Amino acid sequence: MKHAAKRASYQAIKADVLQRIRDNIWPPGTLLPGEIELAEEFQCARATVNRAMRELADEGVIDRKRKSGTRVKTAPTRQAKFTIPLIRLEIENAGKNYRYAMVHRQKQTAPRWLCGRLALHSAAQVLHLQCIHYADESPFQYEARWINLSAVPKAESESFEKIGPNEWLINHVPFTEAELTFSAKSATKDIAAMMSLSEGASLLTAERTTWLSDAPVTYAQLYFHQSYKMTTRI
Amino acid sequence: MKHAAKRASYQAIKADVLQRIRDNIWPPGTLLPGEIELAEEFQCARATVNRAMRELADEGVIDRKRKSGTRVKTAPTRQAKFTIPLIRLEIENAGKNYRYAMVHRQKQTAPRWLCGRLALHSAAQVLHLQCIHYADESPFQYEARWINLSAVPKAESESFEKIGPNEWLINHVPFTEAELTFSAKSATKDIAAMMSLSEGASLLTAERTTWLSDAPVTYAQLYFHQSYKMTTRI
DNA sequence: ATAGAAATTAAGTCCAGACAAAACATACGG
DNA sequence: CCGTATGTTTTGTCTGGACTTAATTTCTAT
Repeated sequence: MKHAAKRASYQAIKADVLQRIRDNIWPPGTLLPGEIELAEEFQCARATVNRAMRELADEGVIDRKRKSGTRVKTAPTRQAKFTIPLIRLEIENAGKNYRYAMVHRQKQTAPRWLCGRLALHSAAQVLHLQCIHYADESPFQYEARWINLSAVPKAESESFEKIGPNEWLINHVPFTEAELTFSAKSATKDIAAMMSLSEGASLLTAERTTWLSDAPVTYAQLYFHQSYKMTTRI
Repeated sequence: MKHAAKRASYQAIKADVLQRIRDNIWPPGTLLPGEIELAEEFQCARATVNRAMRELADEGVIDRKRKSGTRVKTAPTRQAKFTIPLIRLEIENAGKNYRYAMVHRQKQTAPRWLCGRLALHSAAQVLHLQCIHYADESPFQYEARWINLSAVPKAESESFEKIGPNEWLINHVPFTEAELTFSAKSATKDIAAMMSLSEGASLLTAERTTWLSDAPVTYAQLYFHQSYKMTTRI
C-alpha cells in the first residue's frame, strides 16, 4: 500500500530505512524485508538496496547475516569517530602560532616496562624523547616518546630539534596498526613545571603504541593542556 | 610489466593498493592511476576498483576528486573509532556486577547555562538527575543529566529508580544527532565524596548533548572513575 | 531419535555497460 | 581582459543479471 518513491538513490534508501527505524515502524529486533523485496518497493536494483543496507550495517544500525536476513540492532552501538590530526595542524587550524621545543633526547636501553609493552628483548635500544608543543607560546601538549631503534634505525640520525617525533614518524615510517588509549592523569611535578600548571592538575592523556606489521615502532604519552577538549559529532 | 593477480576481489585490490602506499611505491601526494587503468591491471570491472578505492577514501588513506583523480593523502588523517556502549554492558562485559543508584531527581526550570547550551527558552522545564553506576560495589561512573521535558514529556512519569536515564533514553527516545566531548576534570568535593575518591582526583569526563531532528533532547556529564581508560585499535 | 547430506535462502560479490555530476580546460564573444 | 559557454576527464551512481558463500532447514539413512 506504500507509494514508494521512484528511482531512489542508495542514500535516499538509507535515509528512508533509518527514518522507519527512528519512527519505530521497525522497532529494534525487527526482521527487515529482504533485499529483493526492498528493491521492488524502492523501484531500484538489488545492488542499490544492498549498498544502502551495507552502509547502515557498517554504521552499526542494523545487523546482517546470510540466510537469516537483516535485523534492527537492539543495542545500537553508536560509534564516535575521532580524527587524530597532527598537533601542529590542530594548533594552526585554531589560528594560533605553533612552536615546538625538544627538552630531552637520549639513546638508552629500553626500560623494563617498555619491553613488556612493546614486546622488546631486554637489551633493546630505544630513543627516548621529551618535547613540548606550544600554541601561541603557551604549552599545549607535552610528549614523552620512545622509539624502537631496531625498527626505525634512521631515527638515531635525526636530531628532532626542528621537527617533532610524531610528525617525523608520520612522514618517515608508515604503520599498520596502532593502539590508542585515553585517560585522565594528574600532572606530576615535572610535567606541571614544563606545562606551566599547578601540580595535580587534571590532564587528558593519550597513550599510543604503533606497530609496522608486528614490529613495534614506538610508544608515546601525550599530555594535553587542561583546557583541551576532544569533540566529535555523531 | 606487472603481472597482475587475476580476478582480484575488491579486498585484494584494497590490500594491494595499501601495500604500495606503505612500500612507498606511491608516496604521499602521488596521483594514482585512474579507475579504468587499475581495472585493466587487476583484470576486473571498474565497479570493483571503485569499491576498493571508495573504501580506502572512507578510511582516510586517499583523497578522491572528480576530474582531478585520486591522490595518496599527504597527512593521513587516521581516525579512531570508539564504540560507546551502555555503561551497564561495559561493566557486565568486564565480568563485574552492575548496580545503579539514583541520588537526585528534580523537575526544575532550566538553568541559564543549560538554556544556552540546548537553545531552550528561559522558562523551559527540565528533569535533572544525578546517579551513580557501580561495578562490583565500587563507584564507576557518576552521571549528571538534564532532560528537556518538552522534547521528552514521558520522562516525567519515569522514576529512574530502577533504570538509568541513559539506558532509558536509548530505549525510548531515538536521536538523530549527538555531540560528544571528552576532557579531564578534577573531582569536586561533591563528586569525590560520591565516587569515594579524594578531592581533585583526575577524572575522564564525557559531555554529551543529543538532538532529535533539531529538538534538544538531553545534556549529560559523565564522570568516569580514575582507573577508566578508553582504548581503541586503528 | 540422530547425525550427516542435500536443498534452500538471503546476503556478498562481481560484471559490463550506462549515464550523472563535478571540476577543470578551452574557446569565444563582448 | 573577462565572463560565459562548451568540451573533457574522472569519479559517482545505477542497472539487471549472474555467481558465490554462509547459515539454516529439510531430508535421509542409520
